[in-house]
Amino acid sequence: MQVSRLMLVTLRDIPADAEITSHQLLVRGGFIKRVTSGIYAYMPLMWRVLKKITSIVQEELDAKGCLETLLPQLHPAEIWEQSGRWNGYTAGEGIMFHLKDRQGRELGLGPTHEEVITKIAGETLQSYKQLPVTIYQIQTKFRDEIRPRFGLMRSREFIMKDAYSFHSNEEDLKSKYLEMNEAYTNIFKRCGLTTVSVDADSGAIGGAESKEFMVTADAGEDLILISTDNNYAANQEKAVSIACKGKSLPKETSKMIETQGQSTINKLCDKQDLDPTQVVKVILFLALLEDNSYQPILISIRGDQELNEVKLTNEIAIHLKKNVIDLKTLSNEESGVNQLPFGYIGPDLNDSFLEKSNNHWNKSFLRFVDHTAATLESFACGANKINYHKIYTNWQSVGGLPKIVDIRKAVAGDTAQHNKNAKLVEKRGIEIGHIFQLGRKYSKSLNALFTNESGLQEPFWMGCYGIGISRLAQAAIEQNHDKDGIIWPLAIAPFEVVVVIANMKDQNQRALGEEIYEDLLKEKIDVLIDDREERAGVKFKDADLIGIPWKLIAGRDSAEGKIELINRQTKNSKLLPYKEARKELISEISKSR
RNA sequence: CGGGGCGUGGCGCAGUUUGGUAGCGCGGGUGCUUUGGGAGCACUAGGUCGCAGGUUCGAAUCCUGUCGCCCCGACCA
Repeated sequence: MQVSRLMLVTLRDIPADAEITSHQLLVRGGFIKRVTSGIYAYMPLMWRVLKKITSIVQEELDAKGCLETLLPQLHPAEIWEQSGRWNGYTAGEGIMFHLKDRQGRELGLGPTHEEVITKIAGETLQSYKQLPVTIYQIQTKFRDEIRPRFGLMRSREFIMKDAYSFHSNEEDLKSKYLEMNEAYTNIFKRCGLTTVSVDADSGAIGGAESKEFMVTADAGEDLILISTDNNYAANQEKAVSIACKGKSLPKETSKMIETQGQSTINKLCDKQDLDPTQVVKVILFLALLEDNSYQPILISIRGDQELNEVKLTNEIAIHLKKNVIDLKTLSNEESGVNQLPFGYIGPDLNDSFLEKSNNHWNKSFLRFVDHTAATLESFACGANKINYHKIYTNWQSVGGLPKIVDIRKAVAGDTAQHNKNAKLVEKRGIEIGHIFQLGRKYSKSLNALFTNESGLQEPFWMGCYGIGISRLAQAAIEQNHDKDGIIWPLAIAPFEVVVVIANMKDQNQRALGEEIYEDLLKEKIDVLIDDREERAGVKFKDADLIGIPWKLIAGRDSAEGKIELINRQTKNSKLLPYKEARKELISEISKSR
């Protein structure tokens, strides 16, 4: 390909709306163009990158016997209602774009495809003899993100590979899960990325076990915790650990103390000479459930600890056996409950506070206590009366222990659960892959059944496996760039080498450059020739910016048949006779393909 | 959704406080010179100042409304 024909427009200035390096470089290099918030056009260079990633993914999945398909993007509301996700995905902060057709039927633009594929599998796969089956597709997904940002990192329209597996038993699902784990490891390695796989929350998709593949980078939106012995890594949303030990409070007779103006843990500890670990902090939430009812929640946690809302949401769902659509902190503005003594609430806050609440509210609190607070034998807490706390109290005297759960946020510095000598350290990560053992959630709700060996019908065991293709491309830049621009890993670079003719008016340079270009084309090398009537410096800058791994310069020494070979990453340069340069380049490229 | 900021040639910005009919850099075109790390000079094209109302003799500038974009937040009582 000739650069003059490439529709290449690079920018010298940093685009005003790009925050992180990878986003800036994608825009400056002319890889993407924003069309509206969170929606981008992939320009020709970008499309080549995406196609390279796509082929690696296809090769690795095909090698594991997966079947490629293409599923519809418009989904009827009915199947999402059947799986119980229509409300959660469209109401509140739901992320599904949805619309009505001319008949008034509701449709959603697919943010993910469990419903569609499960329905199809249920109709197609009748017998255990047809199982297992793994189906995948690579196509555009739509999610109306609350806040799109960072270019392709969190966009509203993006390319994703999603795979779904169907099994006749759980063991088979587990072995496929391990196989996919292996395929993913291969894929990311081949793409030239450093990734770490972490335990993850299954989120809105649901299901049992799941792992995320993270590209480690400071710009990552996720916080991941890794144990110092490297035997444990988890997303903070999921991470478990042992909290630091608190200072125990002496067991004395419980008493009420006046604490005017001490409505925060810090102020209380300051004035009363307490340590935050000696205080039980109480936070109130209001959960909106899938049946549109509201459940007030009261949680107790040790004063120095932070609450993990994801864990809390999961606990609520488990205890009530209903999906949580929205969870927010309860405030005094909520209708009917303006009597709550915020800042002074204790674990035994009476349910009578809810009497005057809105009709859709459950009239009693669902109460949880985190392990960190449950193990305290003597503590301070709010007295449920403005300007008063209790001190030296215990669980018995505040109405007994609520349900004990793990709802604290694990943080760096905590002790690992599996090894008392290992600590957790934190890193930021960009999630580019996620594998789930879904179990039978969708096959049950969508009534997708097969006939087993005994002739009985049962729902499939399912797994699902995603890779953010477009996000992966940007994450690769976040991990591979320097002050001059992108440094594409060879396997996913839009072109492997660019032949730069330093001066187009020099016939020797031109002849040599064109010759080697033709030559490399015959060798099936992805080669670009910069034939623009530009000064050499411009061409070098552009080649560096768009990150082509190898540069061949037909310049001053062309008359002697010598050409310069430069590696984008190391900047090492060699002046070699044309034949030798060609040989070395071909061998280097075949090594890292 | 809450808070903050910004909309001025393709891109990055100034001009808005104090109203007088739009400017700079990059990029584009032509010519000459230059030719190994984003060249120089000259000429040139390109903008209903997001949009709609209003105030005014006169609006990029003031007022009202509206649309769009970006950032922070939407747990720690």
